[in-house]
Amino acid sequence: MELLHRIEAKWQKAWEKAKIFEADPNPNQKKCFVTFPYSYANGPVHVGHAFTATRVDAYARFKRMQGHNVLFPWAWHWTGQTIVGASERVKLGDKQFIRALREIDGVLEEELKKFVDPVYMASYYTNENRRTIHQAGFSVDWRREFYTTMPAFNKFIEWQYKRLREKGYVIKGTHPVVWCPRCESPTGDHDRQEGEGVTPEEYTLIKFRYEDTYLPAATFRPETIYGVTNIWVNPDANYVEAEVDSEKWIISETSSNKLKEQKRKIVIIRCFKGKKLIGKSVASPIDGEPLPILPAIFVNVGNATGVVYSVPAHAPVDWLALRDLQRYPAILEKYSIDPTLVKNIRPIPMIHIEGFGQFPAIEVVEQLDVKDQCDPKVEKATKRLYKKEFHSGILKENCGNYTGRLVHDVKTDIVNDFKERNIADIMFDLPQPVIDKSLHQCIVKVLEGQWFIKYSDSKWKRKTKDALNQSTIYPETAASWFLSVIDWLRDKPCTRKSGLGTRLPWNREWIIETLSDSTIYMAFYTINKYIDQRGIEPSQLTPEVFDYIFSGKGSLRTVANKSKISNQLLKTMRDEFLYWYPVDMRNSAKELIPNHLTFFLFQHVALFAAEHWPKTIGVNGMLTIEGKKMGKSKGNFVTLRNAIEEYGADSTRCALLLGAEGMNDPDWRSENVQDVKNKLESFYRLAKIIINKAKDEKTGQLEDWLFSVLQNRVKVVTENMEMLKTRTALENAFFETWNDFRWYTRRKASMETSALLKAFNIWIRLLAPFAPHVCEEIWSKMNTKGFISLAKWPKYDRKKVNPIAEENEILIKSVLDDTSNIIRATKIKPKKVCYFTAAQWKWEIYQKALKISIEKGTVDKSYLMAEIFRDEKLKKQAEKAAKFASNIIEKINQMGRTRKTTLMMVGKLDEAMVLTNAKKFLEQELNAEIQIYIEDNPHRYDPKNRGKLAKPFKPAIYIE
RNA sequence: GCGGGGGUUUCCGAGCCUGGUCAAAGGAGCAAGGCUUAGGACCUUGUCGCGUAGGCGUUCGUGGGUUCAAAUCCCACCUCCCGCACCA
Repeated sequence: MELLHRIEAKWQKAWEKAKIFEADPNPNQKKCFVTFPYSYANGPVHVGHAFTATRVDAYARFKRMQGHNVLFPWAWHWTGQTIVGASERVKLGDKQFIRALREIDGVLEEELKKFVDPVYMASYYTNENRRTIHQAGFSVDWRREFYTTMPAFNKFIEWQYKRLREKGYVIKGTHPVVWCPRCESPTGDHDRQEGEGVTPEEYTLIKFRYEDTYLPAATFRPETIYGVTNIWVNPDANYVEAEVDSEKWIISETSSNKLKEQKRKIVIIRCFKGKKLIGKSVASPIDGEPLPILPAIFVNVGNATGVVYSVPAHAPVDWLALRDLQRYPAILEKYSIDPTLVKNIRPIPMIHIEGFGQFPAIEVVEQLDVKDQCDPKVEKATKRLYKKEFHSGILKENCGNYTGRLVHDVKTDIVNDFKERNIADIMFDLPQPVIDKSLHQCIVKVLEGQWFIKYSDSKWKRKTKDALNQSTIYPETAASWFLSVIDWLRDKPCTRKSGLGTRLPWNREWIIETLSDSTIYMAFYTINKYIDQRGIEPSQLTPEVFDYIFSGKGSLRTVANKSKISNQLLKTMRDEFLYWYPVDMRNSAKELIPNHLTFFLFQHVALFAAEHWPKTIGVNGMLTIEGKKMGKSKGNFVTLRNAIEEYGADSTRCALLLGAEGMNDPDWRSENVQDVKNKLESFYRLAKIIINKAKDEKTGQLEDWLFSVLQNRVKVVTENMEMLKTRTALENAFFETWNDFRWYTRRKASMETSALLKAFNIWIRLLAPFAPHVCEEIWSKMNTKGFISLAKWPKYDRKKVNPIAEENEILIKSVLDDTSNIIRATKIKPKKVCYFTAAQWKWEIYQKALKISIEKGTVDKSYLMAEIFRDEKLKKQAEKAAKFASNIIEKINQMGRTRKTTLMMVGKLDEAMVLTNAKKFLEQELNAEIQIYIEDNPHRYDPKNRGKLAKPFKPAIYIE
């Protein structure tokens, strides 16, 4: 343990001293700008952050070694309510919370006292976390560090919002929220006792004229108005006649209270029971036809207006309620309604769906055997039918302008048209009750004066899709997620009244909210170094300055004069921005796709030229701890600091990266991390042996093999790193390559060759992005110059690829495998093992078969035989040839194309020689005498006549 | 409900897009042997079943289908996880 920690501290210091991660523009070098979403300064960075950040760092280091000028900056997010809330909990003495701070975060008592100041708390964690990030070995250029409530950053955000507003992307509007009328505040998901996940739903109200008033019937399915037969109200509930804005409505009493919070002016005229309405009739807004108002107990006045219209052909509950009245006319007598009126009501079909007749609602009711309107099965019936009708229903010929269209296409059109014609309105309500933590019933309130980012803007969406298309997304499957988020996104409230952050420049009572002030800050990294070093005052950072730097607007001289920033400095900042931008790679966990990452795209599209839009976005899964979701309150939380202290930075980094890639969720298991640590330590020991013992200069086939397979490792690691497949890359760089080294030393029976050291020089560089400290330490012992962090990334060298050498080793491995398989099956203790390699004529047939198979896809026997007969020599032994041919055809046909081509390229292997060269090795492995013959050697030792079984790449074996 | 990602051999986890080299990489665990004879060190071998000759049989959520050939392609179903807004 001590060892790895010592090494890590040593190299972290050395890197810092040499400033090797400080990146400045260099026009002669290709740049690579990588970023990680800054973390909130409300707690310690944990291993989940570290997973994402390690991916970024490994990529940064990889690119740096490839010769790119890599910038990896870091910053801290202070914005928002969270830190303030945390600080308040300390102030209030929240025991559980404070305990977590002490025990998990390791905050000392004297510090804890100062946490009553949120700013102190944020700076505490910023300082702590900065140290941790250093200890993780992330290759960060710290000169560009900032936090989001810094005055200079405030200026940047002010510029951003000013410009967004000018472009029409920031608008003032109203917004429905779940609201507690007693607390007079929005009730977020976390503040709820009941109703988690419930959000306001928008109902369409269809207004039916009744005398000089309207009955606004609430529905989610306004298209069904073409099938309306009557109106339902609850006879026993309370209704009111009220003046709503400039109209008179009849609605439930509860809904009149709700509407007051939805920007409506309500004046109650009179109250009455629902039964007063029963038997009256309203006029259909479509054709003015009279429709009776009938009683239905399923009508819930707690829901929307408490008035619904009836579509018995398509709504099971409507059909059931109607059927109930038809079956039990006694109910009607109470309201003195003529039963024949109800008897005569016929459902009106208006939606066609495949597999159903005229009256789908009736069919569904019968299928499910729903008893009456109070049967719980009503819900199931409704859901089933609604889903079908919504997705595949087509409006019939009685649906006016909308005839022939799909329900799910036509819905919004209908609502808009009806609103325009003043026959529809809207109302918000909660589909399920929401109770807050203080046990108050919540309602929907439409907030006014809120500022929104207009992510609903269709032109903006389209442009953002362009940005998505011109960028690369890893893994590819995430792209479709982005696409659906872009489509789905609506206007986003971007301001709050409380918390830390930047004030809205034109309306200073509002603070720009967290997800809205962190969309383009990567641009700020490019210039912050100068603001810091050259002492630029925040007041000098006028919008014109940012315009000049980021968009090249205005003349240098004017902007410089006005801001009192020197021409030269301003120009340098502009150049630095132009050098680093766009962001080449931004990586985050997948949970940020539906918000941050998509906002990041939107905002770049809005504020930057297309050449500055993000190049690559990487996404990864979310870390779990020992199989469970990470959470401080659950005590299931591992800070990065603790992980590093226990296992070391390199082990932590490697264990994280080996956990998963793509969108899979990695799991942090202490057992695994410990294991990786052990592996790294033995890697270090192995390295020392290789370095110290290298002397034997002789090389041969085996060395050719080693360098040949290493080329493949280089290729695979490089390709996977390019695609951010960090797990595959590390797995190859570490384990697979290690296995190559094992085979080599086993075959060679020695670790003392200089070829091994030469090969190791490649290996260590492949591993450096992942375990930089250990690699740096080993590198320094290797008679090399400079840091491995800056060493050249190994290059795939085609010339070193040697298929014959590789095939030789495959032969030896497979001969060894076959032999031990026989030994296992027969339980012989071998004294003597004889190998018989295939005769020349077999090779000739084999080659012919291969060739045909490559050319035609498959070989068949007759074709192959025809080829064989063309050859005089083979013709003479046609019988043997035919037998052999049928023997190999199946196997060859089963081979993949690449394998076939490789074998073709390799041609005839001198197997006898290969085996003879490896004789000593085989003898040692099998602990037996080895003899090698060509199968037709008349002097061979072959008592059971096995020799004739020999095939190319598969010598025959005799064991005794 | 909408959207996204999964279900592989004891476990973790590749492979699936581009069907054959797949009884299926790699790691872990377990077992045996070696080395050392102290080690959470190292090296070999085995780890679905059967097998006295390198083989055979049965596997990749379930059920169908396409194909000479399917973990991989198509259809249906079952099932698990994640996100859904003003909250970071």
